[in-house]
Amino acid sequence: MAEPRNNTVYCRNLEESVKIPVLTATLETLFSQYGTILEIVAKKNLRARGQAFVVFDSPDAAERAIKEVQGFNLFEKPMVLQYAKTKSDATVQAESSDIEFDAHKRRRLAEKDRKQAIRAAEAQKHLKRPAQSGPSHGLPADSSRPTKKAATGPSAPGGLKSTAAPAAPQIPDEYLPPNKILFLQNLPDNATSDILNGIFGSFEGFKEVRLVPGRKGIAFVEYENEAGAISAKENTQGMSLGPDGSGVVKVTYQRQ
DNA sequence: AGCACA
Repeated sequence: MAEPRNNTVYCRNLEESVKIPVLTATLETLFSQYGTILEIVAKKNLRARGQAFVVFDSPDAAERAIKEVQGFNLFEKPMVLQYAKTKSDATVQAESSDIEFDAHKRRRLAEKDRKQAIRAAEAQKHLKRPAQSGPSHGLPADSSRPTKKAATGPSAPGGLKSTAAPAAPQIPDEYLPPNKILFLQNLPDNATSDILNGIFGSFEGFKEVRLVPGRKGIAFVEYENEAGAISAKENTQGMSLGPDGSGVVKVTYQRQ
C-alpha cells in the first residue's frame, strides 16, 4: 500500500557497498534541487543498509523528488522511492513545539522498543522449538484475560499429553499493542474502586474499572476507544498510589 | 527484503 504524503523520502535498493558518508553526500547533491533538505539518515547495520531517509522541509519537495528521481540509477542500481511511513524527528522538531517534539520522541522510542521485543520473540520462536511443557500460555499468575476462564492446560486430569502446539513466545506486557482496555498491576490494597474510578474516570471515553474478585493488586479499565486508553496510560504511567511514593502501578494494555 | 532518527 502506498504511504500517505510525508516530508521524508524513503530510499531503498541503494548500493550497499558504498560508505555512508559518500552515500549521504551523493544523495544530498542529487536531492537538494527539489527542496531544502533538513537531514539525511542512513545507517549500515544489517537491517538498515541499502536504505536512506531524506528529510525535506515540505511534502511538496518530497513529492517532486519522488516523481523525478524514481528509478534513477545510483551506483548502478535503480533507486526505489516512497514516502516514509512515519514523520522524521527533524520534521517534528522543525514544525512543532518542544513539548510535542518531546512527546513524539517518547512515542517513537516506545514503539522502537516494542518492535524490538517482537523481533526478540520471533527470533526465539525460530531457534528454540521448545518442548511441550509447562503452562507456557503466558502469565499464569497474572493473566490479563479476566473474562476467559483459565485455559485447560497440560495439567488436565487423565495424564494425557497435550496435543496443543507449543505456545508462541509472548511479548512482555509492556510492549503489547494499544487497545481500549488497560491492565493495572501492583495496585496497593488501599486502591479501592472509588479511587481508581476517580483517577481513570477523568480520561476521555472512560467506561469502567473492573476489579478482579479474589485477585489482589490487579484491575482492568475499559474505555470507549483506543485513544482514551492511550491517553490514560500515558498519563498514569509510573503513578504511585502508596503512601510514601512507593507502590508504582504498572499500567499496560490488556493482552488480547 | 529491510521504515531510522544515541
